[in-house]
Amino acid sequence: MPKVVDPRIRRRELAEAVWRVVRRDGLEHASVRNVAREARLSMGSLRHYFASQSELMAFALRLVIDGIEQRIAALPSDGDPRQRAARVLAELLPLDDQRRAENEVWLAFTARAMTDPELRALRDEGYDMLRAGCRGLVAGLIGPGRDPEREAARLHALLDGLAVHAAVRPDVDTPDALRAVIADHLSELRAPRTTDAPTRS
Amino acid sequence: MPKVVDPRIRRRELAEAVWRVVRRDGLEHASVRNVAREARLSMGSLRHYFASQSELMAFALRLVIDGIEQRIAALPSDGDPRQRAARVLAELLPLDDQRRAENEVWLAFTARAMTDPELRALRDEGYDMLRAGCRGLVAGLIGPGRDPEREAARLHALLDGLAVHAAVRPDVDTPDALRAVIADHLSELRAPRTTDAPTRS
DNA sequence: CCTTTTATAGCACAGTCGTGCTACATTCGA
DNA sequence: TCGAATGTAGCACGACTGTGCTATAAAAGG
Repeated sequence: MPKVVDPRIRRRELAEAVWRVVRRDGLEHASVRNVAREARLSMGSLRHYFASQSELMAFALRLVIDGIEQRIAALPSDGDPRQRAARVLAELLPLDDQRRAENEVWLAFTARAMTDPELRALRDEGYDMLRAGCRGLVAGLIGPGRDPEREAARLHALLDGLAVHAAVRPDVDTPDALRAVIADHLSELRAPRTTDAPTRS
Repeated sequence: MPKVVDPRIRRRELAEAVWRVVRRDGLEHASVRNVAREARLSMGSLRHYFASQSELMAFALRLVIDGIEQRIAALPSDGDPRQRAARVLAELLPLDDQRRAENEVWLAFTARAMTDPELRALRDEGYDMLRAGCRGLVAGLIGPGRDPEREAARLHALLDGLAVHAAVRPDVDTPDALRAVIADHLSELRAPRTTDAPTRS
């Protein structure tokens, strides 16, 4: 007695089952069997929607990327670049449960992509998207004398570092702490570049 | 015909075999069989040195942490905090092959530690060590009006973010790019805090 | 020289894995 | 109404896994 359901919904349900297993047990336990059990489906049924495990994994990661992209795109883009930057970054940092989950799944897949070519392509896509976003934010913010590309790299690294820290030590790097660090950084970007008094020995 | 070797050397060799397998094939392929083969030993022989796989993994991670700690401790600590900071951070960033390797292994284990309590303890140790180090560096550098704890968190996040980026996109985030970003950041830390002209709507 | 310890090797067991395959029920199109 | 398509389930195969166990050879200690 198969229930009739839009296959897109089933595929999303299975991707969400992947996310839950990855968060709870780790990516190494996200086997076809475990994911099917998590989604309350049989293995055979899962394989009706995904021909292989790697296809399932790629889809699960794809949904994460698309979700983030859409949430950013849906943000109101009023004129003030300062406020827009604050909003975008707040959307990117793992400040609430949903984004904490997204972030942890993303980190797990990022690590695996180091040795998995298929996932690497997706990871690079997300990475480039984020870098481009940082470039856009920085362009509207930086003070005189600052190198836009370098500041984009710095903001991007800060963002990813904070995301890792939020996942690793949520008790130390709390949402408020993340917000404070990012706010400071944005303020600073508006100041002119502080040229160095080089201490050479 | 067992060769006679200091067991400590064998254990280190096995740990290094773990590192190589992790970098080449991923942590999920670091099985006792694969690691034993990489070290040109039999499974039985490996298990003579490590009673279980988790013991082997914990040891492999422990060696990474100890290595980093020792290299930092061995740094000359001359008086100038600016130069010391530059040296410490250059030692921490994945700027050469050895540190690239260390970094990739560290990232793989960091990801797994999200769901493995034994590895988590080690990871947290490394994390706290790094945060404490950032606190020390920041203390000798920051300009007036800056919150030391927040700047330590910022430097730490920047450092970890750059490390991730160096692993993910070595072609974009090259050693020179990492150095430039860190140098900029250190210069900026010496400037007084730029108070915000808040744009409230 | 003989015994004990250490280092090495290899096998066997039980479990999990991905995937190919078959079977069956439901829904749909003609 | 009746085939075709679709959704669901489950089994079987071969491969890989961690670990317990035994065997053997070399070294160490008396």
